[in-house]
Amino acid sequence: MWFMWPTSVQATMPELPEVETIRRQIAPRLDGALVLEAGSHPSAKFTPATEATGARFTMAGRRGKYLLLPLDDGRELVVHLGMTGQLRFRSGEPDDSDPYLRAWWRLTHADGAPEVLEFADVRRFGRLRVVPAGDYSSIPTLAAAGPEPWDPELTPHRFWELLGKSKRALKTHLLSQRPIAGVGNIYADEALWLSEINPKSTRLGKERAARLLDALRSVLQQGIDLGGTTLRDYRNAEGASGGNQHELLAYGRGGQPCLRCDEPLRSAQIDARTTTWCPRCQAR
DNA sequence: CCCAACTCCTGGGCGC
DNA sequence: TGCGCCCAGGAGTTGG
Repeated sequence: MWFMWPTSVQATMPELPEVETIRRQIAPRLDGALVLEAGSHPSAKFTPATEATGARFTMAGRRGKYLLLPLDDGRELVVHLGMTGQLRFRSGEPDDSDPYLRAWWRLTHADGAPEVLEFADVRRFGRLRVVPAGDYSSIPTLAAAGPEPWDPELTPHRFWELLGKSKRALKTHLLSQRPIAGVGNIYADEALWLSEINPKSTRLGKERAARLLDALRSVLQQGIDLGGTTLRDYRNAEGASGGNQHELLAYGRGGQPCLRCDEPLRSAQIDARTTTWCPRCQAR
């Protein structure tokens, strides 16, 4: 294969485009399915899976990086994929041979077809929770998440206001999910590069905030259109890789020339996360 | 309320 | 070849 994986990259964290890709795939198949039985790994991160037993799934939603799987009894199964979480359907029995299977739900559809929804997660950074529908008070990051990127109320001015509330580095602020929901390390670096904004900035003017919002929407939309970014672990609900890894302009390119100005891109840790940017185009 | 530091996990890259 | 060190990362938790 001609594509060289950045050696520093260990895994792909599912961000908004990856989660949205999975949501679109599982939603029609899950809608109306009755949970006959469920099981999980003993960790408290996964045991809530069994609380869905006896309920029927309705149409899957998403908020940021969280999958929202509403049940027909006024509750909701919230799924976070963490770093390596994968959802998939299987006919027949749960796959006992997979050591990384963390939860499963045996389903039956209105037409009587049996099926299993499986949640596999090598590193166990994912987690599951059953909550009263729409009540995210027990999931603080979700409860405090900023607007969805395409929320019509997220105007450039509103985004500028949301950014203004922190004096932390912009990169850290974006990853907190509070100014906008669903952005992780990859799409943050891509959007900052695209909008030519330094990741360590602490205050943005209105014009740069507007540019950053445009860039975020652009990179997230491209990610969705290409079915997500697969560096190693990410697979969609059908087991397929995404295509956005071939389009990355900044993430994972530390030391390589900037595609705008040829200056070598810099990499450094910001808030314990690798960040790559162009010291010339993205100067402070 | 806010934030920094710590924690959770494991495969695989790498040095020796 | 094989062993063992250590990194990557989102978000929950804890403590200030």
